[in-house]
Amino acid sequence: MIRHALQAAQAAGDLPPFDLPETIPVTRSAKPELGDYASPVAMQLAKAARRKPLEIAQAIAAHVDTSADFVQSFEAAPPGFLNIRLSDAWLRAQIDAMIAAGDDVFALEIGRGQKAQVECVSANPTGPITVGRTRGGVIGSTMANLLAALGYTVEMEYYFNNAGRQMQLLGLSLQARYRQALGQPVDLPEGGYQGDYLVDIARELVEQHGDALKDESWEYFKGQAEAAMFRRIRASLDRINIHFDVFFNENSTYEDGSVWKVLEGLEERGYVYRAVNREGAPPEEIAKTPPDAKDAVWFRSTKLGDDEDRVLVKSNGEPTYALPDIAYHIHKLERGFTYLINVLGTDHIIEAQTVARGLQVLGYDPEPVHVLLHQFVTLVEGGETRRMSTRRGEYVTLDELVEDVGADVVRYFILGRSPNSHLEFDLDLARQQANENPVYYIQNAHVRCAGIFRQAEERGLTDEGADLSLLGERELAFVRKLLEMPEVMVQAYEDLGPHRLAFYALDLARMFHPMYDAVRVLHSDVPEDVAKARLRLYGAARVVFRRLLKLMGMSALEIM
RNA sequence: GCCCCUGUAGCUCAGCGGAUAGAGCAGCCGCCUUCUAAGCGGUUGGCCGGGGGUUCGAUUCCCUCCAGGGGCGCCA
Repeated sequence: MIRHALQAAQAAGDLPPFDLPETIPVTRSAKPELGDYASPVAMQLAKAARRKPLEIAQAIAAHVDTSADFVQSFEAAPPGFLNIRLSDAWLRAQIDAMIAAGDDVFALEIGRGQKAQVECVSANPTGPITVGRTRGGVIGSTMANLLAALGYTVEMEYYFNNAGRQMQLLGLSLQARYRQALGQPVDLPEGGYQGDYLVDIARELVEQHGDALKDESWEYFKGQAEAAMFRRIRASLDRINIHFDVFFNENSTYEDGSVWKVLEGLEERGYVYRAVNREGAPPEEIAKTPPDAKDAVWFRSTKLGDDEDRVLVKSNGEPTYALPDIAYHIHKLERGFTYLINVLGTDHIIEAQTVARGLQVLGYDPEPVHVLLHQFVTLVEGGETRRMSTRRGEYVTLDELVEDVGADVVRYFILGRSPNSHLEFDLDLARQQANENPVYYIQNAHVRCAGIFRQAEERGLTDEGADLSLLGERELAFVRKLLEMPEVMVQAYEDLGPHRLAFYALDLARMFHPMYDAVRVLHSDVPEDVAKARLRLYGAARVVFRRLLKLMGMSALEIM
């Protein structure tokens, strides 16, 4: 619209000729009384046009075509902004549109016909899900919900590894716990898993099998431990609405040989060498390596901007995580996903970079792979932080947290912070079921909408035949706020920031509650026609709150 | 050593290139006879960590310094 006006103004000689910018910036207006949208183009063009910004803005405003039904006004304002106001009639029409869309309100078409995948959590089954891993799961599942709302067909995937020393240790630890459960005086292996969950699993095994397993190998116990852990992990995640479609075992990249194909591919392209130490290793690093050390296989990632080369195959012949992870990502790309999100803690940043470089070398376009890194979580209680370690058995599990504060609170507290900020989970605040706690504030907005409809039904009031022109300025201001939601969704998608939904929800609730207080439906002074119009407005509010809560994986309660 | 994150109201945090920087909590003053007060109204409170730069314009981008937090294995 502005572009056309610029061209028209130039054609009419009101503006001198100059190149138009590729995109015309238009943003939400900072001050609602000035308009709904604003564009600062005129100020950017001042130099090229050699005119004062305000004059340019006025020239644009004079030539703009305001016949579109959604535009009320289009004005130039000092120092050079163009302010655009939406028409009331159009806003009112959106109320009906939102209600008609219902649970699909603000469904977008960005990802239509495309497959997306979100990988998150991906903890090996050596223990219960902890609060730290939960953050990735909440972020990932929210992004998955969002992608679905944008039209993508979405899969949630969990990548795990059930080989290696840690799993062996888990098997040995369960074996020891089983024998202890039989009354044998056995110690846990050195560095073994001390958590009580293995004691529970051991007891279950005794209940089912008695002492029949006393001579089984650690491999057998590893299998038992793995199966039991996955049952628990899935159940824990289910409680906070994190559901996986696929559990991908790293081992399958060995079974189909793709791990070795990756290595061959990298080698053919000259990115691999064998040596005891990486090239360019400093003397102190070389000094630390034992004299009898064998060669490892190195990835020459420095050729791609890395600051040191990375090990692909250890000197004992086993690959590190990098090779299977590259193979796994190739597998993902070949499954036809055009948009992939990999939710990782920041400690995995090197891993993500190595994978991206590996893909690049092998001729795959890493562009569809989006890495969403998040910082760590600490729990704060009574002003003190609680440190966690899975191996030492010191941690707060997701289950404990959910029992303590509830699933919705867990999700919202995690979502309410930008992924790349450290999250201090304040248990004292989370436990409060009061106004300080934003979760209840937001949910109460939905509850209140539901309450109005419940009461209206009892009194025989419906919104049938509502005349929305009876709504006032305050109500239309709220409609404007509702209509921001798709913009928030797109922004959350583009910058991988699901926290934007959480903040928007809180913002919307803060606008809702004062209105609820002032704009009554069932009140003796409210004429029936006004009541009908307002009831319909609350219908739209209910639909939007419900959609928001569902996107965040929270429950939309009818009654608190 | 290298890398990441964070310094915005007393506290917890939004805003991350645009018009006079926003919320909540805490503080103070009020509001329950009609949709649950888990609510509402009012009010106090900011050299946007310091210093340079880029820009018509910087809380927002770049550099640097200061202060906190966290990562960085031939573990995954």
